[in-house]
Amino acid sequence: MDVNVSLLYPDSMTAEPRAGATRLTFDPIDAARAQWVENGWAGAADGMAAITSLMRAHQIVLARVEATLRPLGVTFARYEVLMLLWFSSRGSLPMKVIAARLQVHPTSVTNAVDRLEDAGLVTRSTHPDDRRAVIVALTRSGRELAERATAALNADVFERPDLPDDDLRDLFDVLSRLRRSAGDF
Amino acid sequence: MDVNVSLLYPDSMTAEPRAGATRLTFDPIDAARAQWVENGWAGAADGMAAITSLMRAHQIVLARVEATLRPLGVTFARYEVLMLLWFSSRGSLPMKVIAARLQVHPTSVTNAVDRLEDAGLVTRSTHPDDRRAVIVALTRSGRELAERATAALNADVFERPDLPDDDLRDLFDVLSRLRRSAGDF
DNA sequence: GTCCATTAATAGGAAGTCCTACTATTTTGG
DNA sequence: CCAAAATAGTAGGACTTCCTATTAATGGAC
Repeated sequence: MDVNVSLLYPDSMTAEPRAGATRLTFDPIDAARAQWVENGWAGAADGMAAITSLMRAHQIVLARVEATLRPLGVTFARYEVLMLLWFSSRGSLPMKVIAARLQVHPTSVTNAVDRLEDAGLVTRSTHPDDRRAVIVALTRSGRELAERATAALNADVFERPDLPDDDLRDLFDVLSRLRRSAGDF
Repeated sequence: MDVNVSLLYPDSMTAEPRAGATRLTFDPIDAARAQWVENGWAGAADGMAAITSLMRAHQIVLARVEATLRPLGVTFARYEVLMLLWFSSRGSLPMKVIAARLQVHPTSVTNAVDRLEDAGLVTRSTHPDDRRAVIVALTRSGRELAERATAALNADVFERPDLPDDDLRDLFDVLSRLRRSAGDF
């Protein structure tokens, strides 16, 4: 999952990342920040640290989300498509709209819909007014899975993000400003 | 690139995501949050909104980083390996250490090092004391590229993250707490 | 009213992530 | 001391993302 990573991680040569055997007593990204300053890049240090943190946090959160969805047989990318359809009034949307709303490349939607279709969770049909367009519709089984997956995600991830409520709100607000200045909305 | 995405994006059927032709006047993630509340998932709404924002912000930032690195012929994943070696005193590290510091799967390191080696930016050699281990070392050309890439990233991304300094610091702090409670350090 | 430009979707390919399985060493335990 | 367990790295596969190019259909310009 477009998961990328951080910069300059654990400092101890024996760190066991996933097992967590060795607990670090400092923040490795903070250490990287210090190295940035030492090398005369002080003006970029805060930006580097923030962006590196973003990369790493994304990796952590995405891993939790995928772990929750795995038993249900979907990935996050496909779950997003299901939820988009679930929220639409008719339970169906053109490919193009899915790509626009998820902000991904059209080919990524083709890929996801291929797999959802193979799994019987959605169907494809030609748009009646524009024969170039393809309408993707949720099947009954797709609707059920969307609901079960949402229940699982809410319970295991969204309701317990391991962050105080204030932080949650702050995170959303700060990222909201970042997205806005990137022209995201 | 490894970019994942947000949930329930633009609302206008004709939104042109990347071209930015149609500017939205509201935050689509905020709209998704409202739908979460409407469906009785109020307890998960803030978590969903924060995590979805994180996914989307990651996608935006990673795209900027990759765009900056592309002219230099490296990806962010490979750049991270180069910088790790650059910061090490000898300019070389075992594969295992690289994986631990970048918090990625060993096979991801194999993949990245394969490509760096093909490009003449690093070399592989057997560890003298442990013939299972492989030492990756920066070449002169790898060192030069690491420096040019860092200069480019600092100038084009890290020094101008399109966020006020306070936000930058807040973002780092909040994500720091998130990472800590996830057992990241 | 036809011809051309635009648009919707897909095909194929590169690159990243992870996982499981496998090989080759090193270390440990009886 | 030698067999069994642990470790380092790689191979192959699944999945996602993006890119470029192609096909089919729509719509605008003259």
